[in-house]
Formats: sequence, C-alpha cells, structure tokens
Amino acid sequence: MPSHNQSTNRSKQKQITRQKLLDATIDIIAEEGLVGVTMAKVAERTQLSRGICNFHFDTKEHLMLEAFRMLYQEHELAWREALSDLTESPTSRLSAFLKTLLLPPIADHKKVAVWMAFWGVAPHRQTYLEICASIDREYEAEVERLLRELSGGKKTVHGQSLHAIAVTLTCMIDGFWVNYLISPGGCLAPEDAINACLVFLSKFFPELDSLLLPEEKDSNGN
Amino acid sequence: MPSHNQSTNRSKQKQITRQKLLDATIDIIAEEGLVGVTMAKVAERTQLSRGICNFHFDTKEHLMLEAFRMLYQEHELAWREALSDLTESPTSRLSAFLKTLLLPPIADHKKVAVWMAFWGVAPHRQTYLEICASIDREYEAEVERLLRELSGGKKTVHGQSLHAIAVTLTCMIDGFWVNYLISPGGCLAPEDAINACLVFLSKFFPELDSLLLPEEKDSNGN
Amino acid sequence: MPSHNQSTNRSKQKQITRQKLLDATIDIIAEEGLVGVTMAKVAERTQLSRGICNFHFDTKEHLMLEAFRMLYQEHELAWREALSDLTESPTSRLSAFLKTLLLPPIADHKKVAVWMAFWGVAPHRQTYLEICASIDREYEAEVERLLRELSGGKKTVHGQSLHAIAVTLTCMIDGFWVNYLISPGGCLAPEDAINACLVFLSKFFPELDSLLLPEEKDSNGN
Amino acid sequence: MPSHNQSTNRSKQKQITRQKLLDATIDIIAEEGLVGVTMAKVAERTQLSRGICNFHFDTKEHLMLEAFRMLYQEHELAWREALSDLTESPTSRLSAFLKTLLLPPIADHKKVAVWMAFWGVAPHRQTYLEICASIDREYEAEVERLLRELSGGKKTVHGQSLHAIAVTLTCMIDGFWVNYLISPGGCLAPEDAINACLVFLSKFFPELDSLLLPEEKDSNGN
DNA sequence: GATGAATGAGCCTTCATTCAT
DNA sequence: GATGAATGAAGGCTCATTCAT
Repeated sequence: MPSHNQSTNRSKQKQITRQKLLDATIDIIAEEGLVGVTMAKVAERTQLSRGICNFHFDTKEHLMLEAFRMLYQEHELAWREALSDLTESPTSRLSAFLKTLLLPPIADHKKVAVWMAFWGVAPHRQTYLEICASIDREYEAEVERLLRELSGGKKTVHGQSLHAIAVTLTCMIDGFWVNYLISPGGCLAPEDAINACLVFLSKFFPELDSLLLPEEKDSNGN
Repeated sequence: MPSHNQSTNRSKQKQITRQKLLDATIDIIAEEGLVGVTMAKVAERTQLSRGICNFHFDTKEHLMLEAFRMLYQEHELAWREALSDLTESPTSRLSAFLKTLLLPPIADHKKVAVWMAFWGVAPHRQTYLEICASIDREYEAEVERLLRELSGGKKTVHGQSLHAIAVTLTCMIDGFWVNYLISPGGCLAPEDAINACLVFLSKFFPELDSLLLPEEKDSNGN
Repeated sequence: MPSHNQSTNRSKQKQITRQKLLDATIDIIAEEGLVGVTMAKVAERTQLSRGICNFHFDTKEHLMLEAFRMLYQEHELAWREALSDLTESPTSRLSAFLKTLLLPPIADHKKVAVWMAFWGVAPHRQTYLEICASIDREYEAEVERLLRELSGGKKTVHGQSLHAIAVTLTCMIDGFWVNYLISPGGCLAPEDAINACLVFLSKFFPELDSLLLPEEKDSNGN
Repeated sequence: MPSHNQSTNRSKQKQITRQKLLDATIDIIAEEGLVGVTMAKVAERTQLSRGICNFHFDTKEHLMLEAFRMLYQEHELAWREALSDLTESPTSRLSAFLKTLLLPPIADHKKVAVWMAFWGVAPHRQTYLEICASIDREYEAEVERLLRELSGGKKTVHGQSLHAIAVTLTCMIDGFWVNYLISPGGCLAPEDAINACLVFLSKFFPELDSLLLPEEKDSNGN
C-alpha cells in the first residue's frame, strides 16, 4: 500500500526534521546560551525555512521544553547504563557511575553549559522544574538503590539516611559541574572530583577505600 | 562651604539612586530571571524614569555587570566575616563558615536563584567569568588557609592537596545550592548539607568528628 | 512548474515591496530631509508594517545607502541617454545633456533636495563618498569624451585639459542646483543656466556660439 | 561703581561662553556633520556643564541657527574685504575675490563641509532659508556691482544681465565647493577653478583675458 | 549664574508568530 | 507539507529639555 508507506515515510521524515531542530537548538544553547536561541538561527542551522519551528513545535517555548527534556533523557540513558549493569559488583557500578558523570563525554564543557543555562532559568519556570523533578526523583532513587546494595540493605548508615547520602552525592556532582564551568582554568581535575565523591562515601561504606587514590608519600616518606 | 556640601549631597544622592537601581535589578532577577530584567521594569520598580539606568550605567550590559559584581561582594563580605574571626578556633570558624553559606540569609531561595541565573549565562560572557574568577580565587585561597590551620600547617593530607580539598568543599556548597533551587520540595535539609560537608572533611581532619550530627540509634538500638 | 512560478512570483512581489520602500524613503527625504526619515514613517507611507524595512534592508543605514545608490542610478540613466544618442551631432548631444540636467524632471526641486541632503552628510560617510566617486568618475569621463568629439580629438584646448573643462561643467551644474535650492525665489532661470554653461564652453569650442541665447538689443539699439 | 563693572564683566563673560559654544558647535559639524551635534557634546567640548546650551540658547534649534548665522557672517566678512578695497582696480578686486573664495582658508575642507551640511537641511527649514536669502541677496548684489564697474556701467552685456552673470559666478563657486567635498581625490585644482570662472567672465569682459592662465604650448609648438 | 541629576518622547532593532502561496 | 514575506509588540538606547540645588 503506497499510501501507507508514504505516510510512514512522511512520519519518519518528520521525526528526523524534529530531531535536527532539537539538535540545532542544543548546539546554539551550548555556544551562545539560552538567549542566543532564536527561531531564525535554528532554522538557518538546519538549512530549513524560517517557519519550520513553529510548524513542528508550535511555539518557541515548546521547542525549548522539548530540548530540555531531550537533554534529561540523554543524561538518564547514561547513568542508567552505568548503574544497571547487574553483572558488575555494586562497587564497580558506583565507580562506573562516577566516571560516567564526571568525565567526558558527559562532563563536557558544552553539555554542562547547556545544563547550567537551563538551570539558570528553571526556578522561574514551573514546566522546567517539573521536568527536573520528575527525572531527578528517579535519578536519586536509583543512586539510593545502589547505595542500599553497598549498605547490605540498611536504610541508614552512621545515622544518615541513604537518601540523604544519595542526594549529597548528586549535589557533589552538580557542584563539580558548576565549578568546571565557572572556573575554566582552575577547576578540579576529574579524577580528584571522582576521588572526592568516594572519600565522602567511604565514610559510610568502608569497602570503597580500595577505590580511593593512593596516598602519595611525601618527600620525607610520610 | 556650601558648594562643597552641595556637591557632596548631590553625589550622595546619586549613589543612593544607583544603589536603588542595582537592588531593583537583583530583585527582578530573583523573581523573573535574567530575561525578566528590563530597563523599564527597573525604572518602574524604583519609581524613576525610563532613561535613568542609561544615565547611571550607560548600557544594560553594564547594569547587569555591576549587579553581578555587587552580588559577589555581598557574598565575599559574608564568608570573610565567618572565616576571619581570629578569636575563634579553626574548627568553630569552619562551622560558622558552613552555617553562613548553607543557611539563610545567604542560602536563601531568592539569592541563590540570582546566582544560578548569572552562572547560567556566565560561560558565554567573558566579563562575567572574569568577575567569578577574580573573587573565587580568593575565596578558595581563604578556605585553603583555614584548612591549613586544621592540618597543622601541612599542605597535603592523606595524599590530597589542601587546595583540592578546599575546592571540593566549595563545589559541595555550590551543589547544595543548585539542589536547593532545582528540587524545591525534595532538597536536602540545610543541617544535612552542613553535615555532609563535615563528613567529607572529617576524612582528612578527624577532629571535626565532634561537629558531626550524632548517630541516631535505630529502633533496634543499633 | 508551479513551484518555480510561485517562487518567481514571490520574488517579484518582494522586489516590488523593496522598491516601494525605497521610493517612500526618497519621498520623505525630499519632503523633510534625511533626518525626517524614520522606519516608522517609511512603513506608514507604504502601508506596511513597522518591521518591514529591517526585513528588506537589515538596517536603516543600509536602506539609506540603497536609496542613495538608486538616486545615482536614475541620474546616470538620464545623462547616459542624453549623451549616447550617436545619431546626433556632438553639439546637439551637449545641448540635450544640459537640458536634461538643468530642466525638470531632473532639475526638480524635490529631486535636487534629495541630492543636497545626501551631499550634506556624504563628507562624513565613507560609504556615501564611495558611491559618489564610483559614479562621478564615469560621469566626468563621459562628458570629457563628448568634449573630445567637439575638440576634434585634441586633449587640450587653449591650454586647458578637456578633463578640467569637463569637471568645471559638472561643477557648474551642481552649483546651479544648489542655487536652485537655496534661493527658491531668486535663482537663475534654467535657460540662463544652460546658456551660462554654453558661454563657458564656447570659449573652447567656438562652434557652440550658435547655441547661445541671442543677444537682445537693449532699448538704445545697442 | 563695582556693581556696574561686575555686570559688565558678567556680560562679557557671557559673550565669551556663548562664542565658545558656537565654535564648538561648528567644530562638531565639521567633524561629524549636523547629526553629530548633541548638546552633551557641545558642553563637553567646552568643558562646561550639560545644561549650559539651553541656558544660553534656549533650544538646540536656536543654537544651530546662531551657528549658521555666524558662518554666514564670517563668510560675508571675507568677501566684503576682497570686494571693497577701493584702492584696487575692479579687475584685481575680482581676482582677489575669486582667490578668497576658492583658496584656503575659506575654501577649506572643514569649512565647506559645514556649509554643505547646512545646505543639506536648509530646503526643509524656513528659518535657514531666510538666513541664506538675506545674506545671499547682498552677496550677489555686491558681485553685480563689481561687474558693473567692469562693464563700464552697462546693465547688460552681450544680451546677458549683469545679475545673471553675477549669480552664475556665485553658482560656479558653490559648484566648485561641492566638487571639492564630494570628490576629495579628483577635484579641480583651485587655480583651475579660478581660471574657469575667469574664462566664463572673459566672454563678457575681454579685459579679464590678461588674468587667464597662459596657454601652454603643446609639444608641436601650437 | 551654573550645575548635573532626572525625565520621557522617539528611534532602531529584534524576534516570535502568522498566513498566503 | 513547507516556505518565507509580512506583522507588530517589546526592548535598549539617545538626547533635548527641565529643575532642584
């Protein structure tokens, strides 16, 4: 049935165009920030016509929202992959998780700039906050689940709830990202950032000591 | 000398107007984000005329820059006060420092929203980055100085440089701020955030253990 | 091919709109001078919307430039037509040339006002000067070519270069235009202006004497 | 009487300030054109306060008008001086007149630019036109008077009224000025411009032949 | 008499959005 | 379905002018 194929092709083409527009949007945000995004620039970058964004997304607001959602979904894919490899021990999954989030390609200057750009306006946009909330809730829950494996099932370690520990871990990661963006020259080396997370966690989960960076002996052999 | 008094009075009045404009700018950013700042709104909020901002700051860009600078200076005043009370022990100065930065009025939703708003665009503005860099350098250095007191003068603790530890601490604080903004409902309680910082630091400075939250015994008495 | 026709029609329509904007611009300059030109007025005069000029010309500066260029091109068309009718003798082409430039519709108050308006700012605008230079060079060269025909091929007449004579002729025309504008009441009659040019030229090309106004006998028969 | 002296001094000071403001206005016009003139710039250039122009001239319009009038008066002074030296013959006064108007310091790029700037807007300003008219009338009359001396009292020469010849002469001068401004590189040399005027006049006043540039013999000795 | 802070109208420009083709 | 010309609201900025000091 040609008509069916045609409509399928059209639909597929439409999806591709949509994706190109979203990618272009993210690229522009990375390069120029949120205010740099204009419908005209998005259209130009995709070699499409000026009216195209309104055609696919109705309003600019909607385009931005979809781009933000896409950003979160890519992020989700990454940490889920790191956390969910059940053939690995909890310890090594944690290690993989930290490396994923604190090394490229995730902890890339451009990508993080996009995060920060959205975060900068999120407090003033309920819709943005909802996207953050809905995914972050799962994110924290998943991290907490990993920590529970490390804790042997206990919900509290040294008087701290696993939830608080999990949230703190995500906060540290966010904090390193911010630092990475704001202090381009003097930010912490990624391995130091990873190690700092492990140092924090090792207070609750001593088995993580093995992952810590070795103590370099100083010149006096101490 | 009337003429002198007169010019002084005028100059003082001008300063006051200038300050009102900066305050209004910050208020608007807190409420609506950077994009919400309009010369007209700033003027309206100060009950002044539309051209007033250009008279005092030449361009909107310059107004924003001055507002950002002011934000940093207020912040600097706060942490310097906490860190510099030399009548207190290093431990209690650290405690004061964390409380200052992670409790109101500094860790206030509006104030933090302003920080985030600026950070969101800073990566794309060299001038903003320079302001960040120039103050953050001192900020980190001052924290490092405090840690050195705690370390008894050693520059390295457990194989980690004091600098890396100091930077990590500031990153954690930033991370908690972000979390505070993005997860209005589910963010960490301030005392938990403070405790988390201390947990991290206590790995390097055992005397901080005394500041940690007490381990609550669970219902089984463990 | 409908798509081709469509795009052609659109393109044609766009050209028409562009032209309307340029015409409106010239009209406003004629009536109110350069400072009278406002994007809003141009839009209003064409019954179009406020943003239209920026759509077609990007900036006001560019709109003005195009209007100026158009003015020069219309002028060029006029003198080329007068000079290039090779079926006529050099003498009658010169006569046609002078009549073209010193009588309506070219030497029209509105048109000349536009010239003067642009000339008034040209010294401070490199781009304007370049337009003047590029066309005036050809203008003078073409006049010089005509004079060479009158001179029988000689480059110098009575010790004056044909180039200097040609430039002087164009200067006289410009001077009459200025006089026409500045002394609306008391300016020279067009035929006297034309005659004055011929008087000047006749010093070098005696055959022009036949074109001069007849000497009116005064009341004393002298 | 001190009070009298004081008021005289004040009045003198006021005149000086007024003159400084006018001079600054002319300077700015010369450098940037009419649109470059702002009250703020005039004040700055005179090292005076922002409100000073309104104080002395009430409105900007009035300031510009006075500047224009001053320009005309300076010009008038120059040509009157050249024309009125009754110890000289009419021929040499004509020569002096042409040299005055077609050589520096009168035919200076900056000065002429100011003329052109005013002329560019004059057609749209009745007040400007009136200034032009009132002085130009005398200017042309004075030139005509000189020509009458040359003509031996006749009002008509070769069928042309002395008035028309006089006007043509002033038009030629204006035309050379325009050419001087618009074709900075390729304009006529001042001596050629002077000669061209004399060539024109010599048609009516043969005794001027003696002032013409000598005919250079070409290589063939012709 | 002089100052300069403050005013407010008017301008150019940007840009999301619409709609005829 | 797609295009791109046209719209019109809104913002930043300039600048002549005013007026309290």
